[in-house]
Amino acid sequence: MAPHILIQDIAAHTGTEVTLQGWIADRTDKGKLQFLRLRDGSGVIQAVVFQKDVPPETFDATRTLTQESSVRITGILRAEARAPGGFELAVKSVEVVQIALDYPITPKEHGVEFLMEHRHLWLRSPRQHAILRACARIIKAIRDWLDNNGYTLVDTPILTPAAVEGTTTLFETDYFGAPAYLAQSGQLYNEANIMALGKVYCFGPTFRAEKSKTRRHLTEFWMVEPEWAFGTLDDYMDVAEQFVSYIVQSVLQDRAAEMKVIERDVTKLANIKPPFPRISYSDAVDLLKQKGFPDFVWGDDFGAPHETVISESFDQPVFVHRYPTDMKAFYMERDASNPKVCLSADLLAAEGYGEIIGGGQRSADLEYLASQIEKHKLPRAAYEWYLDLRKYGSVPHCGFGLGVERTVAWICKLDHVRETIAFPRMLEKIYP
RNA sequence: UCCUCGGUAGCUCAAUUGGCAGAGCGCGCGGCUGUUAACCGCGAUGUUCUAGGUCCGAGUCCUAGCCGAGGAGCCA
Repeated sequence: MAPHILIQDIAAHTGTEVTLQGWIADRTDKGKLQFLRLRDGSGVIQAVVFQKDVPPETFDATRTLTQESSVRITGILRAEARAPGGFELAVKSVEVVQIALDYPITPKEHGVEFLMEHRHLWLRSPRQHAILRACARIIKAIRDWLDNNGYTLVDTPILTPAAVEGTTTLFETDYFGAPAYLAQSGQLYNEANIMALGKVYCFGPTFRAEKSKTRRHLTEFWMVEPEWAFGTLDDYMDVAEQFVSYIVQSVLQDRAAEMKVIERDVTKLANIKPPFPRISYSDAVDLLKQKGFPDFVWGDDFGAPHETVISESFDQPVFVHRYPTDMKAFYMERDASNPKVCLSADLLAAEGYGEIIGGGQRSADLEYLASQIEKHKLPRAAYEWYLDLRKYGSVPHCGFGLGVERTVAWICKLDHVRETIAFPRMLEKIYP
């Protein structure tokens, strides 16, 4: 009996008889010969069936195969220059597992609405397959870099009693009769964890109930948040640029084939190496005034067009640091030389993809944090444990959060984050 | 939440001034020994988003609603 192998391993089995199992991506009938394109998740191979080489019942059986029918095919693997990928399976026998009728996604064009309604099937398409493979590699790079650089994974709760930052809209759920909220960040818990472990990260789903309807927003997205004790703003930017560069280079090294499928021009990614340019918020405002936004006022937040102008001024991702204190979360440390700005920084991805990282140095000062909680009208009782961290061995510390889907969208140069995750959750969309 | 555009065959779209509902793909049947979104011939396929209205006549015009896309704000 022929061994069952994966398509990714065909090169090692050239000249031998093997069995492949998977789905029919496409079939072409030439009369006395047929071409099948078989995919099994690990790859795609062309199979060829000659009428003169197989029993009539086998030739008739392959004739019935429709797009996405599931099969086990046994044949001889051989190198074949005319076949896509350079290898071909000369079919000897076919076991039909199931005939698929009227598969909705044909090899022609489809609209976004139709594809999203059939997301559970769309995932089988080459482009979506490639994106998911790239995403998995990005996540592995994230974990590898942090694990190899002394960060301990400590995941933070998803069910939380109160808003972490008190700003964004949260999903409310019922927790034994009391309201609870789906986490929008693990950061405050990270700050507790670093006092035990020094350097930590959490990596999990994050939920925002904002009514955002853009190509950059999901209501459920994945975020990795490193945080460490005794870190400063400059330390954070040093770490983040190493981290992001490692992620990008890992994808270029291990997912070149996928980048080709999605037609990503990787030349710009190849240049992503430290150091990244760093520009203060105030200098960024001056830049905007020169580049088409003469009326931009210091203290305003950047919108999408502003971020695009700033990031397109550099060929690397760019840090914008020292934002106005009032614009950022209550826990950001003030700049000692100018308390109007805080020790925060966002990383704007190259090629106009916008913010992929937000972070900064956290205030270690108990009195200041207490006043900030009051100023932001947050319920002090919910933050007593957080304030404890400033009573018992408070230290300067920093951290950041990287949005996985936006990072994937940038690296893969996608039009919309909905293609970066298998089943995107968006404004008023939760099917399938 | 606001602004703009759209909804016609399974899919992608067309339909002139308001005048017989169309094409390509896919599907069915037939042909073809090297196809790469194959090609050639034949064939079937409609609640024109919904509910009202104007009109001899509405896919087309009017009113309301539903759904989708793009953008804004906010964010990762």
